[in-house]
Amino acid sequence: MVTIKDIAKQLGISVSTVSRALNDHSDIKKETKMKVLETVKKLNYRPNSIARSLIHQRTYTVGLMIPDITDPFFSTISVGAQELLSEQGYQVIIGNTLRDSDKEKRFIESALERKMDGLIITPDHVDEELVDMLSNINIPVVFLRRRPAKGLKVPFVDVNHYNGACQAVEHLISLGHKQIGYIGIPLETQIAIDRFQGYKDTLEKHNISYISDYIQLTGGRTIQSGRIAMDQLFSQIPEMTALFAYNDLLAIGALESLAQHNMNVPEAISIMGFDDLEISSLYWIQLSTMSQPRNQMGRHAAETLLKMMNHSDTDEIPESILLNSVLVNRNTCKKITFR
Amino acid sequence: MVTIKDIAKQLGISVSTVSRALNDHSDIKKETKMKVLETVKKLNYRPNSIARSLIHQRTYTVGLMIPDITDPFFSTISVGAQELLSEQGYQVIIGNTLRDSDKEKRFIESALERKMDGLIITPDHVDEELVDMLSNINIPVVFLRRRPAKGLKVPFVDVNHYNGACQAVEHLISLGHKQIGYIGIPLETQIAIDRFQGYKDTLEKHNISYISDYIQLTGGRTIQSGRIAMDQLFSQIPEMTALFAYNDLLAIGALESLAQHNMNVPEAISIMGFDDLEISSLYWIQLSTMSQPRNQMGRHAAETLLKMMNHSDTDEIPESILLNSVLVNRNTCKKITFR
DNA sequence: GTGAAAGCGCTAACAG
DNA sequence: CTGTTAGCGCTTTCAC
Repeated sequence: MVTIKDIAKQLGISVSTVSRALNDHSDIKKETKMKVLETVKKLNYRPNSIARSLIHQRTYTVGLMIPDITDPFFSTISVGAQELLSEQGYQVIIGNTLRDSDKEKRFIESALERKMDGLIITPDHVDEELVDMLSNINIPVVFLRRRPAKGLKVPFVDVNHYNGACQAVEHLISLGHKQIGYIGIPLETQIAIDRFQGYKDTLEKHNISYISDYIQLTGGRTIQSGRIAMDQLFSQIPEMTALFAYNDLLAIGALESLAQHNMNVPEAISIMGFDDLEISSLYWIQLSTMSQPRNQMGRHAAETLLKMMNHSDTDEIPESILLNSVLVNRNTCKKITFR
Repeated sequence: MVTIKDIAKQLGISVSTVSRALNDHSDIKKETKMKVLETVKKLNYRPNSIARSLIHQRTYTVGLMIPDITDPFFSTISVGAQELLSEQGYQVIIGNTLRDSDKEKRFIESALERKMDGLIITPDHVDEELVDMLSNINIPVVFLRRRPAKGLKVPFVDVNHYNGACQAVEHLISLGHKQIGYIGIPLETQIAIDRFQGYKDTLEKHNISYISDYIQLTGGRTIQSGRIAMDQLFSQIPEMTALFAYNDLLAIGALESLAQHNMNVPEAISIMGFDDLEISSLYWIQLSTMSQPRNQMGRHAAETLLKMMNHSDTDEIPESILLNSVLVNRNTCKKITFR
């Protein structure tokens, strides 16, 4: 390996001079600097950032822990975060946890040993052990799309799921719909609760009676679950004129079920999804949905982390951020036509 | 920061003893080891892998450079590579280049400064500068989905695109088709050439005359390009009974065009794609296509790199690997019915 | 079994 | 302007 020492020897000068030349120090003769730079090229020298890190106690590395890099949702968030972070000279290390509790802990552990400067995480298992780890950490952490457990002084960045759901249902109501069904997942996560509550509250606000038969909570969050849920809902409530789905996957499953039953969308029934997946804009789908600002979410998380890393002296943590989702109106919603 | 020194001081022993205890050395009294481990817990000490790296000249870090992490194709490859590499204790650093020549070079540069142990790369711009960088590198490199420029002694891992295309067209021919169109991209990359050549050679092999009118090369590789290409092809060659598309995106665009013209698939025309994207299995699409073993590709690349990193003493490089794609038969191909 | 000391590649006082 | 030196946190000879 070519080191700073080799350059010094080659030129008959000291290592510190070389170091100064390399780091744009003021106290250096132009000529010496030129010579150093030349030799650097000639010997194909590259500074060893490991050694630098050891001295500066900064690695310019941040960890980004997400559940599934294969999910365009998270990969787009990552890109947003990376863009901003890499502009500031940070390397981003992605931890793909596959929602595995062990993998999550191992990643954080590894981040600590590798002395990363900060962490953006989307943990799926905020159990005692994790809370414990997190509270004994001496680097900044921001939660992404998750709420930190009480007691953890950690900022978070997410979409306002409640508002989004309200907006979606408002849209349906503004189109004249009153019999609005809901397909969702069990109320076990904050997101599930928020979106459902938005649905419920908006109905209430418009004095539309809330009927539990209109609600179908399924196990999974896949197209298939959506199809099965819609099959059921439809046979139980044929008078339903509109549907709000917890997410696009479920909405698309509903669309599939309706297609199989030869029900036209949006003529016979209107559908609203949530997420705006890439497939939702396909010719055959054209789903109206709530789009989440994924890239922005990543950027905001990065920005929050940067603030914390740059003011690690102060104890105060930045504000958490809730971004708004925006309604994307495609072809699955229509003004009600009375049958 | 808690260091090995703090532990030593706390226990009144020397740092080297602590080091030995931490690294499962033989020459250490069980009792001392216990005490050390206890103190480690108590002080919440974590070994500094930066310092370790500096000594061992190994970072247990490898770079994985890909064009677009947002593309499920590449993210799945990454997962395959990560799985294997992380089992062996390596951290994987993903470099998302967005097919930007500068970003590619900067990533490799950064990998070198951070003293990564190896590199798996999918460069989109193998220009002189990059070849130059690569030939002056002293760490193992493997090419993923790209062929190294001549002169670079670097192994590669890819799918056998030629064979895949042959298989796809064979399938169409076995169904009785003779008028088989092709929608593709300009023959500017090896992949484009391989797939097109497979199409052409297979027709020839079956004594089906090759008609250049049957071929539509489009600029982009998007659904939209596919739709436009099919619009054209269809108006020119109404007698065409089957189509092989360079990839699923183009095939889906063709499907869209056909749907708009009220042409039934597969009754009126059979379609074969290439890639097997997630959307290709959607209810409305059900595209027959060639599936590429993405995860495996990643694993093989990782394996090849591991071999090189573990035998960095020898100069010989491992064999390159060409994996086979497999035919996924869904609902867009049908035995020909004469019109 | 354990400690002292050198050194991985680099930076940053401190002298001169 | 430049050289000498200490030291970042750790491992590893070499003594004892």
